[in-house]
Amino acid sequence: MAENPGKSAYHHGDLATALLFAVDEIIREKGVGSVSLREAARRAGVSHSAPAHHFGDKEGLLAAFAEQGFGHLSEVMTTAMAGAADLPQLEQMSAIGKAYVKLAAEYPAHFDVMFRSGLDKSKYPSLHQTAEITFAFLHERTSDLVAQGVFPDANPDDLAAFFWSLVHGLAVLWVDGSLQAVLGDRTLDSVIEGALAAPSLFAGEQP
Amino acid sequence: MAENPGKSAYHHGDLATALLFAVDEIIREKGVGSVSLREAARRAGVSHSAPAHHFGDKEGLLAAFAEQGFGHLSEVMTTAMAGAADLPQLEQMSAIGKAYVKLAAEYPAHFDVMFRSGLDKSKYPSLHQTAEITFAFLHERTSDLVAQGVFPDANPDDLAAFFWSLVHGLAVLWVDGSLQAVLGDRTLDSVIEGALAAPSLFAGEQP
DNA sequence: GTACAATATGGACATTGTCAAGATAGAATG
DNA sequence: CATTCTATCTTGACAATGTCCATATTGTAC
Repeated sequence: MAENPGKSAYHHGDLATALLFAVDEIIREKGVGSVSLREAARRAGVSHSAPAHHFGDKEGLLAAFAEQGFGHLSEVMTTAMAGAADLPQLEQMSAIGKAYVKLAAEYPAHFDVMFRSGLDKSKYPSLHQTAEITFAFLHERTSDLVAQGVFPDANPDDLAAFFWSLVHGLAVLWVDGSLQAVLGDRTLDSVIEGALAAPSLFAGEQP
Repeated sequence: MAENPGKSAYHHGDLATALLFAVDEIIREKGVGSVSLREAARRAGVSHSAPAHHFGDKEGLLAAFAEQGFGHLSEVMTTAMAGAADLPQLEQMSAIGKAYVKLAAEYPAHFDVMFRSGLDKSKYPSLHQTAEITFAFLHERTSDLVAQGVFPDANPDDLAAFFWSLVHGLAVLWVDGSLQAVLGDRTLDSVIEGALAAPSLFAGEQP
């Protein structure tokens, strides 16, 4: 490769990484449907069947890409929680939710493959586990809300389903462009704030 | 065709419908990634390039399939609202939300193509319009909640984003299997009820 | 009945995923 | 250093697909 003069031309050096980068490029340019092993190989400057040695087949490449995405997601949520450690519990949750939606908006390619590609996680143990860790993090946070008395009478599972669905729905509808179509020109921040604040409207209602 | 003795063999009679049905079959059997014009044509008993005359290209076929799905969605939400006309406003919303999630669970093939196929709606005016009608319905319902004094101080847009995201998130995470992975073996009904009831937990909180 | 539009066929071509066989480089071992 | 082993990459092949084109058949309007 021209950009890697120290290495030999035959062995790429870090083809796996280069292919994952190419996948990101392709999706951002032409959508997830246009991802192909051959195009990724082309962009990485290797032959059409080189990717097979690293990822098996096309689905394997996408699985690796998705796993990368779940790693990112876990990271940003953990960071967000740490950054809001001094705030009230509910605002910590809000910070985590914002991080979730913002990751989707910043890495739409990863988010698409993670949740919109019909990937069968059970076929990829490593991906499955990474995703589970991500999901478990959210579940633990809502369980904390109950355990620490913020919602003493709530079912932790229901709370997890509620919070996760809300945040995930915001993310996918935003990435899809559907929210913009209905709400007009609003910033993502403004939409997140508004939606996450909505439950407090119920403070005036009778349960 | 053998199953349509009255019609000529050359002209199918209702190929468009048959192709849409085939798409549904294929997605349920092998996932949205396995949809192909040729396979759909095969199932409809026509030549490989017959579908082009009805839908242009593959994307056009999926666009028509998605439009069918948005039609269904509008239908079930309208029906749900009518069926809950006598109940309090909030329970009407809940009924609409349930209909939304249940449609996704019952027609996962349509739901996938509607929201998980990366279809560019702006390229298909008819699809675009049908989707807009569906989304506008939800927006109007949340606006009603504000106008009729259920949440007098709320921003209707924020409320729409909140409700739609919650319901849509439930739908996609359920269809994806992610919710089941975290919550274990719960029925869809139970999960919906729990998640939709969660906002009332905030009744005890200070806004 | 004739002309025209809609519908369907068959062939062709480029692209893709995948497989098998072989080539090249790096690392380990002597 | 020479040898062997393994990981990495290339080349060639094949079937399947999307799409275009020319052609054939049917339904319809006049």
